[in-house]
Amino acid sequence: MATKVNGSSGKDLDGGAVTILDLARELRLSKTTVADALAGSGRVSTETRDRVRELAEKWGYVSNRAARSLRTRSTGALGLYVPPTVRTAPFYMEFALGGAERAASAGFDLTLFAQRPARRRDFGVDGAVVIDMSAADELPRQLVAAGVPVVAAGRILGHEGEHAVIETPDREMAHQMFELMRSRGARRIAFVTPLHDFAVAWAVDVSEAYVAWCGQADQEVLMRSISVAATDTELAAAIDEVVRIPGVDALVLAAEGWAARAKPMLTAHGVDVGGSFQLGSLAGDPLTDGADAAISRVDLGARAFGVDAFDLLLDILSGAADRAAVRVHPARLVPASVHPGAARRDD
Amino acid sequence: MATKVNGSSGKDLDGGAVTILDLARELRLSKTTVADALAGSGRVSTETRDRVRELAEKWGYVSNRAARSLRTRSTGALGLYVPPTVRTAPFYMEFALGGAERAASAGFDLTLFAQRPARRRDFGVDGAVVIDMSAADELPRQLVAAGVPVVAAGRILGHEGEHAVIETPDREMAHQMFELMRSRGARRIAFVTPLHDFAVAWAVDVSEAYVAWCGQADQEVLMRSISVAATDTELAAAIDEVVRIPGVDALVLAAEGWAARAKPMLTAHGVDVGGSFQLGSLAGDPLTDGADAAISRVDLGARAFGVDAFDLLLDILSGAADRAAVRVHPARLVPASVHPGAARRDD
DNA sequence: CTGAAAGCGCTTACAG
DNA sequence: CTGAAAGCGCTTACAG
Repeated sequence: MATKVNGSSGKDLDGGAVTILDLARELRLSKTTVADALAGSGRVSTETRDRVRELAEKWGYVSNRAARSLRTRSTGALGLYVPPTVRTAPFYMEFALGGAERAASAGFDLTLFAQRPARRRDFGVDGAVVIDMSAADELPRQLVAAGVPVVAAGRILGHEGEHAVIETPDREMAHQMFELMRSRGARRIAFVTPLHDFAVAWAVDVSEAYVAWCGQADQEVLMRSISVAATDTELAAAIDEVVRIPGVDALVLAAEGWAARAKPMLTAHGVDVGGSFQLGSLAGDPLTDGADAAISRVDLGARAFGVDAFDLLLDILSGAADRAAVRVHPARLVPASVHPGAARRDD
Repeated sequence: MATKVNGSSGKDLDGGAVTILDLARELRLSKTTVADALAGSGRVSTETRDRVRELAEKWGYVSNRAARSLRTRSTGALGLYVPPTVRTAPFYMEFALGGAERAASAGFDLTLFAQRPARRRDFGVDGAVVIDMSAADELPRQLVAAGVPVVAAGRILGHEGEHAVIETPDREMAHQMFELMRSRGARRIAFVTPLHDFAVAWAVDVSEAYVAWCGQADQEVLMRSISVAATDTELAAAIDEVVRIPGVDALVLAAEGWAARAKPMLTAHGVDVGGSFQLGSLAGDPLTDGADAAISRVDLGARAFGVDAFDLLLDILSGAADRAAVRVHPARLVPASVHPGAARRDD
């Protein structure tokens, strides 16, 4: 245990990092006093505090995370789990980054959980957010069992009340979309859902909202279900089917990016998208579906959603919110702009 | 320190998690023996090992991460830093998830570093990957100074040799793109780069490759630079300019997603994209530019790139690779399909 | 094959 | 205002 010297440099030449004990020895103070000076707990005289801080700065002292964590039983990290199937969608990226931002602003790191967590483990986080989890996924349960506070972004079907939840008003937004299209003249609205292999609360909600709206609008249910990770071929097949249904003059696609991908397919069928035919996305962020003004979309505000989810988690950690709190994250409907070209064609 | 009892349940009722000491007391063994049995170091008799493991399983013992980390000076986590400007691009999401996957398969968690790291800190990782860093960013330097092994995905201009590097063959791929277009009849190829505010090695490389190719192909340099986060308005302005240049019959856009967004803009100008006019992307992943077969693209294989980057980092940690190792991650050129529609129009 | 002990670097009662 | 000491839960020489 060589004394840290070599004055000016913060870099230690003997391999070990600078510790509180190193500072204490040099300043002829106790560990306690140095720790207090560093922590800023009022017990220490201003002069001592300044001496300690000066040397700490000079020697490049950084508090050892593991030691602190062992003592305080907190890790300084928050976890995020995104289900494997949808990982690559921009929506989740935005969400994750919003979350990372919020976590960082509170001094926490963000740990991305891997798809298949080891059997039993120390998660190494003070709390976790999970998003769009299927009821079958075991991770939320494991987290709760390990005593980790959990926020589910999108409730987990059949597990309500087991943890906190933050949700977008999915049924309401879907309803608004259908109403918008009808107000713009749509008579028969078809709907494509990822319920096929993505039966999470959001997908169930919007699908049920469609069926409910059909009942209320006295319209036949024209729903197709495809994989949330549908290839162009699969998507095109669904589009083909829809186009063949007589009288369909509007199509709402649930999942992110589907509308933008469907548009050229519709156009290839001679459909006048944005003109006599309306196209909508229920998860249309600015990057994908939003790039095309001919598409009406529900913007779920992915980034802000991530911020809000971690906000809730932080509130739970601070005691400001209940472990089973439920919050709503607002979404907004962005109607397609009725463009001149479309109008002209109607003339 | 209540003895852990209440038999069947792994959940402890007194708040503290099960520790090695709890197991040792129950089994009337020493901490050492229990630890060895758990770790599988050969010193322990099969019988003792089984007894220990059985109880550990039954009581739901999980090794305390902080304590282990404090002793072993390793954290079990790897870090990733993606610059704020480009965070939301699918490319980086894919990269991050490939990385998370590789890290997980080696038993490491993935920590996403926040944009603005605190002044001085314990990064809490055993190694880190940074991607497309500008030379001005301080994080890589801080990591290296803290003794954290670093892999730069895309070298950092002016900091070569300070850490390991993994790169795609950017100049080569750009060159191939221009050659492809010329072989398909292009006479004047314009180029749009994000050098404006994203002067990372990749952007510099492809831009220089364009200029070099122009020299060699005896073509005028027709280059525009816009923000890597260009809005549709900004992108449209650049497209307008390009379209006005006499004789331009091909356009290569460097950044991800630009080509897909540019296509409708070009079409609006009456340009026959995929027919008499060629369009290309130098960062065209399957999700964005790749969705349109009329776009030629360089697929950088983002996910595999992430895997390879963390692979290199793990090799460095295990001593299998040098701290200043340099590797290449392959990319591939995906030519636009010359579609029938285009041919027909030429008739 | 098993145990007693030290120590990783910190925080936190407890004293004075 | 400052100090001596215990202890978080683990790993790792060192003994026997």
